[in-house]
Parts: sequence; C-alpha cells; structure tokens
Amino acid sequence: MKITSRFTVAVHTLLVIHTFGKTEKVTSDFIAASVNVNPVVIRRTLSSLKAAGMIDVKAGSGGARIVKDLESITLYDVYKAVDSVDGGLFHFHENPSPACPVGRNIHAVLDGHLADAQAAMENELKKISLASLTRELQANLP
Amino acid sequence: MKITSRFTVAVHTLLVIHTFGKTEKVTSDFIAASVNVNPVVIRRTLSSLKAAGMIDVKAGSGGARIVKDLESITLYDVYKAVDSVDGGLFHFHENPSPACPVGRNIHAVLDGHLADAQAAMENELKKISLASLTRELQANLP
DNA sequence: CATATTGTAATGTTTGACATTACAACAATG
DNA sequence: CATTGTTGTAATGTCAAACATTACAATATG
Repeated sequence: MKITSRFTVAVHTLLVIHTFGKTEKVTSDFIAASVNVNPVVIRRTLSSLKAAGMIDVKAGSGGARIVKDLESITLYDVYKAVDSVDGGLFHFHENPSPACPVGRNIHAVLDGHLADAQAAMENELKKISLASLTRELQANLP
Repeated sequence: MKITSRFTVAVHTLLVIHTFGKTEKVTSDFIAASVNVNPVVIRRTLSSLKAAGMIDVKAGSGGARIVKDLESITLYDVYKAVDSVDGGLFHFHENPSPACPVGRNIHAVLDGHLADAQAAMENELKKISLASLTRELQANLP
C-alpha cells in the first residue's frame, strides 16, 4: 500500500551519477554502496533509466553517464520510468455484486475521483526537476 | 504499492447503508453480499467508521445507521478512518549510506517533495463529499 | 431463554516486493 | 587475444503485508 522504493532508489541513483560522474567511474557497485542495496537492484534501475533515455550505461567497461538535461527531467519522469505504480494507485475490491444497485455502480461513481486524486499527486511530481534537486543537494553539503 | 482496498470497501459500505438503511436491516452479512468480501472484513470496516463517528452499529440486534451528515463527510475522512496508508505514501529505501554526501542528504532533499505530492492527492479527496457520491449514484440508477 | 448479530482474536493463504546467486555477454587494457 | 572488471538478466529465495477465514464470547431483542 505504498509506492515502490524503486522510485526513491532511482532518484538517489541519478543524484549519485550527477555528483560523482566527473571524478569517478560510477558503477552499479559504487551506487549500491551509497543507496545500500544489492548491486543487482541498481542494475535494474539503471536499465529502466536507460530505456527512458536519461542515462547511458557502458556494458563491459562499466559506468553510467547522464545524457539528458536534468532541467528537463522531473520526478514524474523518474516515477514513470521505474514503473512506481502498476495500474491505479488505489486498490479496488475485485468483485462488487452486480445484483446490487450499489455494487453495480460503485465503479462508475468512484473511478473518476480516484483517478483525479492520483493525477493530483502525479502533477505535483511534475513540478520538481532533477536539476532543482541537485541545487538543493548542493545547498545541504557542508 | 497500492492504497488498501479497505478504502473503497468503506466507501461502498457507507453507500450501501445510505441506500438501504430505510428499508432493510443493514447487517454485516448484507453489506458483505454487495461488496463481495467476508462479513468479518465488513465488521472491521464498520468498527473503524464507528470510531470515526460516522455510523452507529447495534451489537446483538444488528444493523448499521449513519449518524453524521453525508455532506460533511469527505472521501478523505473515510480514507483516514480506515487508515488507508500507514505513514507515508512513498516507500523510501531504508538505509542510505551516511558515508556518502548523497546518501547523507537524500532525505533532506526528497522528503518534503514526497509529502507535498501525497498532500496533493489527499486534498483532492477532500473535495468530494459522500453526499455528492450518493447523488452520482442516484443518477446512475436505471 | 432463544436467536441473530456484532466484536475480535487467532490463524491461514496469497501476493508482491526486494534480495541474492549465478553466469553469460561484453568492452577495454596490457 | 586473453585477462579483468563490469553489465544484463534469469532463476530462485525470503519476508512482510494484505486479505480471508474460522471460531467463539459478548450482546441485544423478541
């Protein structure tokens, strides 16, 4: 009943690549050490971010690199890239009774409102760019 | 990674009580038949809604009754009453490395934005009253 | 009191997320 | 061109949370 940690892991991953990309070879092991998860989890994350055109990953030699302007990547893009929510955010009970007037119409009555609520959340994510996060990160450094 | 179906079950439950309250004794079995879940699930739901002051349930003799103006109950109130989300909506990876400048600051950078997104969703739920849902339900009846 | 129903504890079942192991494909370097 | 370090990904394991179900005591009403 929560949104997957894949999302925060992916944001973390992008921030690590951005922060260390100039001075280090940013491998899945390197990122995994900062996020504190298994490197394979990071490889899967990298794979999603790559498919979304945000980064480039060198198989074999290793290392990830950002290839899209961070100003143009929003939290929503990352959220979508790693598939944070599969289908609707709300879990609807499966089989309302068609024999009951309420059961028969509950979807018609509720679905739209639930979709609106989900959209409101997602629109909020669209407001935040990765670039602004890197600025906030800078501001927090000692 | 989804919000509990307790929420949609609770909304469904209130609509059933409202729709049939005048003509039938609305027991947990009756509601369970419309929602299509085990009656115990409904009893737990009724328990939460009662604790929130929305309904009254008669132990022993049976039957639930709405005791709060539906105009003044929003989807958000129901969502809160049944505890649809425990803690934050987003699942954060547990142990970012304090040794890494990104790991050390990722919470400071992200937490606020995630809270804002969740709040946007919840504010949307606050806009919808149960009374308006009963009107939509009426409109959908044959 | 007999009956129907609620309240709730205890337990079982299932699903999904996340972790981990394993290894083939691959790219750079000496 | 063999070695080394890394990615890509499949297969499998582990665990927690949601939901279902059983069981029964407590309760109200005719």
